[in-house]
Amino acid sequence: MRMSSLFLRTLRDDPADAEVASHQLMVRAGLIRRVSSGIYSWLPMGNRVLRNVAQIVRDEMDEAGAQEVSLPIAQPLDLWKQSGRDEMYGSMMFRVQDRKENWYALAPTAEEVVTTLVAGEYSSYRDLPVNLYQINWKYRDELRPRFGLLRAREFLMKDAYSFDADLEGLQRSYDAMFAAYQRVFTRCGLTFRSVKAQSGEIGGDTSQEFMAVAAIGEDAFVWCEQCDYAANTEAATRRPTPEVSIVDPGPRESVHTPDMPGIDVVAEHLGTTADLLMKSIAFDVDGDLVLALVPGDREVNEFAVANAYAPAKVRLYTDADFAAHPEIPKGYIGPDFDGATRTIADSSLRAPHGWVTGANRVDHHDRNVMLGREFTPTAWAEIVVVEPGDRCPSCGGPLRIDRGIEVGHVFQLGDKYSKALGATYVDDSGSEHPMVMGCYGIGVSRILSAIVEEHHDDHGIAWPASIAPYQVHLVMLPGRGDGAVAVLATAEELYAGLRDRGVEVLFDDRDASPGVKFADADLLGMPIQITLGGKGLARGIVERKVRATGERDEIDLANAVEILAAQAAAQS
RNA sequence: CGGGAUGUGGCGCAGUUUGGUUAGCGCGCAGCGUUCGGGACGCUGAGGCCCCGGGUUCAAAUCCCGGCAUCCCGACCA
Repeated sequence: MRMSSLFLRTLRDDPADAEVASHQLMVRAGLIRRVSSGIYSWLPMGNRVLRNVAQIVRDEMDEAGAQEVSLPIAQPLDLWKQSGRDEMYGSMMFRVQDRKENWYALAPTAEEVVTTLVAGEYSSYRDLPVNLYQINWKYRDELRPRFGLLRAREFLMKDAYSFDADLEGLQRSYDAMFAAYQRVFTRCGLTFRSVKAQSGEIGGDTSQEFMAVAAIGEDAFVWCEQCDYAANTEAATRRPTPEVSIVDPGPRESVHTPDMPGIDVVAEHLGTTADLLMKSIAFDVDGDLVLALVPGDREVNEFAVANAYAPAKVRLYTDADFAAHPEIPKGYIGPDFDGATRTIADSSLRAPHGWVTGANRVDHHDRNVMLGREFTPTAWAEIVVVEPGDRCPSCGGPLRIDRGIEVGHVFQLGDKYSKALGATYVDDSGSEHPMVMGCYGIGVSRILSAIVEEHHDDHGIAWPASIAPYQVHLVMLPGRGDGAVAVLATAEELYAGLRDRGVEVLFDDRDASPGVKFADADLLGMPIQITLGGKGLARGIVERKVRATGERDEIDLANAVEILAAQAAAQS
């Protein structure tokens, strides 16, 4: 493509409405332009990258045995009422009316449509399994769109839906998608982790998120430096503390601790540190008072407590609960409080020393509270919120916490939609069952944000070759001297030669100053930059720069087409 | 939805506090000339419902009221 006729205008200044690097750069490099909050026009350069990412997704989906379809964006709202998700999505859905005043939803996702489709076509176990996917625009009226493409109201998403006869089949479909996702994100050049998502409320359903590691990511997640363990902060856990022999700390004694809000103040008053204190956190478990015991320097993970008592209803005590139970000394509960029916302790409380705990009466704490003497938990579990440096539950390595951009998720749905929308099959004995579904999403347009976040520097974008809009950026510097005509002619030859070899080339044939051309080349970020000027031509060479590393060398003009074609083929 | 900020040629901004000629600057755009290896320079020029509506005033980009839009923090969220 000749830049002289490319529909592109790069910007020198960051746009006022962009905060994060990926958003700023995508606008400055002329990939996208904002039309409305969270809604963008895609200019040629951006559209090429989007297409390239979509193609990688398409390759891998096809390879994994999924079949591409295209489902409607305008979906009758009745379908959403049938599944009950009309209310669930609420104002998150864009709704439009036709001329007869029937309501439609602009697709935020497509479970309803695809399930109905499959229900209408397939009805036998012989038909299954089947996996359908599409790459299509989705609409969600986010409360707060942000960071350009990262959380947009209109976005390109790949959504796949698998239909199996049973759970074993679902597991196979799920595993195939999981593997395909790893290949997709690897090919896109992303540093990512698959993260176990919290799966408490919907029974046995399994769900994993793919997080591209990025400081601006909206979600924090825990991961192990040594193995592939990763989980979101709610689901994360740590290696249990082994049992130790307890040392008698001496007799329990009570200390007056009035007007001391917070663990740290109490610890200081007692000349100790927060990690030697014990917190007793009150939970309501199906109406019973249950205490969760954790060290004073740690937070209790409510989800972990809830999991431990599932399927019972578990919730943290509120101010209202304490108001209703004045006999519970809020802030001074000890692990042996009479009113508690059960206690669940984090395993890190298996320490040899005695603890400082609430004294079960207001304004008092007790010292030398000993495990096995003053208190014996009814259950042990890992119930603290994981912090950096904690030990990995699977390998014992150090855990880290980073932020990530959720670029994909895989989910074992079960029969929720197949039951609601009548997607059933008959088995070989003639009895009818709901199909077992999985759904699998990839945020195609969001991936661009993640890629730019990871692959940029002060000068601009540095596209991974796999998704770059062009492989080679050819900068022509003819100057005005006697050699100008020769440079021009040689550059044209080079351009034509590369194109003949199937190399995607962005040819800067503009009548612009060298500085402008170099700056644009760095901003636009093609993997290989080639500069042809009068001096190089005289010596029979062109200069080559690898955008990502800044490495430069010279290559023989006579073999340039050959070398570059080989390089482009090798890296894309 | 709560808190904060912003809205002025295509883009980035100044001017608003203290109302007063013809609303400025940089980039970009057009023309001419010089220049030509890391965002060159000079001259000339085009381009503005100063977000919208109402009000105050002799006079409003500027003050007041109402609305809309955009961004940030939070809440929310497949």
